[in-house]
Amino acid sequence: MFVVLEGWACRYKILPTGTRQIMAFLMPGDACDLHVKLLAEMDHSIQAITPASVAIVSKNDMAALMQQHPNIAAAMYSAQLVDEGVMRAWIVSMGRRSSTERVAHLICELYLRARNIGLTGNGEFPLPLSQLVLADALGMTPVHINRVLKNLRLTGAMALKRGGVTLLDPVKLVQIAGFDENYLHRRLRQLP
Amino acid sequence: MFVVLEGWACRYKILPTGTRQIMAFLMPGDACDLHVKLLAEMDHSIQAITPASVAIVSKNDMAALMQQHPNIAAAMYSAQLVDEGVMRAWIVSMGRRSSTERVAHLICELYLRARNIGLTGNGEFPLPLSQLVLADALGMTPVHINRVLKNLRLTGAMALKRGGVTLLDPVKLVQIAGFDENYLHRRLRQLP
DNA sequence: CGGCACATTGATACCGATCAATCGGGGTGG
DNA sequence: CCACCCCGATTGATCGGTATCAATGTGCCG
Repeated sequence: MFVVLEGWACRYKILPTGTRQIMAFLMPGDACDLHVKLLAEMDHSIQAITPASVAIVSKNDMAALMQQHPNIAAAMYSAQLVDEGVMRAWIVSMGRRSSTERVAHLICELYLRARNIGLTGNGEFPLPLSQLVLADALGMTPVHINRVLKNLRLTGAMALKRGGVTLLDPVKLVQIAGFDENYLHRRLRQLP
Repeated sequence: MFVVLEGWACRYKILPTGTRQIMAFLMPGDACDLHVKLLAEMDHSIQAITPASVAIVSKNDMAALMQQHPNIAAAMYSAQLVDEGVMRAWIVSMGRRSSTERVAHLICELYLRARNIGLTGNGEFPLPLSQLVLADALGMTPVHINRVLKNLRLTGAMALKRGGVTLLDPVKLVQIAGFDENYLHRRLRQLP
């Protein structure tokens, strides 16, 4: 089992046609269980997006850790729930949101996740994703994502530049996205 | 925690605009943990699609069961992995597959899942989903799904009628879908 | 027999893909 | 240190797949 300590990574799958779909972003603190031992074959791949440092925890250590520290086990379980919630939110986005809404929604999600791990500052946060990567995550074309980003910038909702995002008008962004933060709040409410 | 014994159900979310997106189908044998106790608020809903019978297992019983029978715990964990794999496959479908490919892929998935629980017979299986439900699961319009189904029927790949599907040419269907059954095989390979 | 939900088909509009070209910036080699 | 180069960003023109709107058909159930 791996835990991202620094940098960003993603889960993705390449289709026979050569197109890529990213299914999840991994930020510092996110665990990525490859389940290597359990599976006959992996159905997708994981890749670092930026230079990253990753901790490796053996299955035995993990089992021992979770048995001796029930609160760690609970935290892992809770993190699992959040990950599932994120996946469901992505399905909703891809199925029923317009391209602009999708972009706004993803930025909202990533902002909150970044905030949870203390990466945000004054309405902006580092986002080391190229437009090509964003396109592959949102199921659209690089050129089209470029136009959407331009619109969002002109609307005054958010501005994305190389390496970072600025939330110019968070309320407007949430409105555009139709963002419902329930599915991410879990982690916060778990903490106390 | 609930377990579907008979009939079909689905997880779904209604967006502010009124559109619905279905995120998962639950077939007999599938567990649906609502995590009600853990969550401050549910971020989606669950609904029966057909008349269904459902078993309810209390959290305590569940915990006891999993502690006393490690193989049951392992089975639950394995089922969990399959569910995640299915969600990832849905994300890939919505993001990078055409409407025809999406329909074909979903039918492949449902066929294999139905086969795993012994519901299939000679290239066909019961599918109690209206075209409206399929549309909400695949992120498309009822009228468009109708046209896609017509094409698939004319192509000789599959035929969907009220209540059931016939796989006319499974190989062709798998080709159209670009279906890679790895992510479902897990369950099969788990069984000794 | 009537009503209702779902299935089917046609005509048209629009969003996002595709093709193509240019721009810009940061790193590399000379 | 500078010129080159390459990848990512940007913009324009056009095409195509789905959505949308609208009407009709069909089977089931009361």
